[in-house]
Amino acid sequence: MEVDKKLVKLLRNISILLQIKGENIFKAQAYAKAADIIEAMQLDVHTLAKNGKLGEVEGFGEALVKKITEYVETGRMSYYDKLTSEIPVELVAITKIPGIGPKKTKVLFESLGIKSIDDLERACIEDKVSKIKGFSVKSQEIILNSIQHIKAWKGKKQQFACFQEANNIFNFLKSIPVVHTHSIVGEMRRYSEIVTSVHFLVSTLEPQKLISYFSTKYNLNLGVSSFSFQTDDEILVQISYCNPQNYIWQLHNLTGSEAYVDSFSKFFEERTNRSFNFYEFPYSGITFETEEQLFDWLGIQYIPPELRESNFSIQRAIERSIPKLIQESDLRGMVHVHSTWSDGFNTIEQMANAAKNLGFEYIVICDHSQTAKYANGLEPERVILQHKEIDALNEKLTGIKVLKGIESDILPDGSLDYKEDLLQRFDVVVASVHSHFKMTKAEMTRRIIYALMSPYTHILGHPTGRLLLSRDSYEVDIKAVIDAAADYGKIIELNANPYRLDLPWEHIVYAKEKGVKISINPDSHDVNSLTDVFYGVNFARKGWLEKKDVVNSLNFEEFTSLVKSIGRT
DNA sequence: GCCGTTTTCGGCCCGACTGTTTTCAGTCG
Repeated sequence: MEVDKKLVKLLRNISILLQIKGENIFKAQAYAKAADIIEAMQLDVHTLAKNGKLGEVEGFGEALVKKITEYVETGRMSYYDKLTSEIPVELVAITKIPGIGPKKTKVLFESLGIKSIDDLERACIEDKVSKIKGFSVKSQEIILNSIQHIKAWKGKKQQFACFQEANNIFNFLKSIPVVHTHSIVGEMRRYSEIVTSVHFLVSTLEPQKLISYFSTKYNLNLGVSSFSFQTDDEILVQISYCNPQNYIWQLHNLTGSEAYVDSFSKFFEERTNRSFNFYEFPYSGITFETEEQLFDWLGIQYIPPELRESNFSIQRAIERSIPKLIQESDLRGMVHVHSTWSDGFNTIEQMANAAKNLGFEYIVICDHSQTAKYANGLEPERVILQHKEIDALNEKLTGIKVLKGIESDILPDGSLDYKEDLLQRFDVVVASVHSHFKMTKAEMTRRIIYALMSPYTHILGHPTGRLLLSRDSYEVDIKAVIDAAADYGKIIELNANPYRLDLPWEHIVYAKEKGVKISINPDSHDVNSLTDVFYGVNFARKGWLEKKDVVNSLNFEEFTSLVKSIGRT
C-alpha cells in the first residue's frame, strides 16, 4: 500500500494549527516530523498500526500512535476535528504567504476575523490590514501581491503530481471496449514542469458510449469533440476524441505547445500548399499508423514530444539536426544526495546501496555545509569524520563507489563555506544559494559568478532557486551566470527534485549552446527519492541534452578525472 | 510530542534578516 497522503496532510495541518494556537513549537514540529518520516520512508501506516508496530518507528511516541491508530480504525481523528473546530483549517493557506507565519496569521484571525485567503484579500483591499499593529501599508501591498501570485497558481500542478492520476485514467480508457486507441497528449506528453490539465486523445467510432462510461464516474463538462472533469485531487482531466482516420494527426496537434503548432501549421501550408486544419488531415485517403510516418510523409525528421515546445524545433527537423536525446539508462552517477550526517533520512551506506540497486556505479554524497545550521550542516570536524566513514565504506562496499562531496552554501559575498585546506579535501563541491534571496539582480549575479570563480567549485546547485508553484526564482541574470560557467569550465546542476526542476529548460538550451556541461542531480534526502533523478532526465530532454552533455553519464573513471581537472589549472 | 536518561523532566533548531519598531518579535532557510 502506498503512503496515505490524506494522513500526511492532516499531520502537517495539525503542526501549523498548533503553531497558530501558540502551542510549544517542538510539540507542533513533532507532527510535521511524523509526516516527513511517513513520506520519506514510504511508511505503510495502516499495516504498522494494525500490527501494533507503529510505536517502533523513531518519531512515533505514545500520543501519535494513539491518534493515528484511531484514524486507521475509524477514518477520523477526534483530536484533529476538535482542533479545526477551534481554528479554521483554511488559515493554513495564509501561513504559506511569504512573510506571514503562524503568529501573524493568529493576529489576522483574532483582530479581523480573517479565516481564508479570500477574507485576507478583501481586508487588504479595504485597507484594514495596514491598520493592525505589526503590519503596514507596505506589507499590505506585499500580501496582496502574493495573493495574486497564489491565485495565478491555482488549478496548476507540478508534473509529478499528475502521473498517478494520468495512469489511472490511462488504464480506465484501456478497459473501455469502444476505445480504439488512446494516448496522453499536451503538457504531460511534453513533460512540461507545470500542468494545467491532464489531456488524453481517444480514437473511437462511438463517442456517445465513451462519454457514458465516464459520466457514471465523474461530473462531466461536455464540449465539441471533447469533455472534461475534475478529479478528487483537483486535477483537471480533458478527454478529446476523434475518428481513427484523424487520430495520428490530432495526436500530433494536441501534443505541441501553441508556439510549436503555430510554426508547424505555417510549415505545413508552405510545404503542401493546402490550408492547415487542426482537427482534420487535409488529404482524404491518406492515413498514418504512427507519428513517425507523418513526419516522414512531410519529409522532415521526427520530433520527440518533449521538443514540441519551442518554435525552432521545426527548423531543426527540416535540417535533420535533432540529436539523439539522453535516456534514463545513460546515467551512471548519482550526484548530490544527502545523508543522516546533515538533514537526510538515510545513512550513506543505505543511500549507496539504493543507488547501486538502481544500476548506478557511483554516488556523490553532498551534505549541507556549516552555515546551513537549520539543516544540521557539517562543521569542519564532522567533515573529517564523514570522510573517514566514506573511506571505510569504500573498503567494504562492492559495485558502487562513494565520492566525498559537499553542498556548500554560497555566502552573501560569494565565498564558499569552508577554508581552502578543507575545500580541497572534497572530490566534488556543489555550490548553492540557500539564504539572502532578496538581493538585487546585479548583486546576486555577482555573488554566484564569484562562487563559480572559486577553484574549488565544480557544480552550481539549483541555479535559479525556483520552487515550482510556490517560490519564484531569485533575481539573477542567469545568462550571465551560464556565460561565466562556460568561461571557468564549471558544471551546472539540473536539480531533478520535482518541486524544482531547476535549471528551467529554456536555459538548459542556452547552456548547451555555450558548451556548459550539466549534471542531473536528484538532491535526495532519502532512498525513495533517488528515482527523482529520472524526472531530471525527462526535463533534460526538453533542453535538447544528449548523453555527451551530461557529466553523470560518464563512468566512474571519466567522471573523477573530469572533476579533478576542473579549477585546478 | 518525542526521546533519553544523570528515571520523570529538560532539551529539541540556530542565527540572521526584515520590517516595524524605537529595542525586538516574527519569519525563514
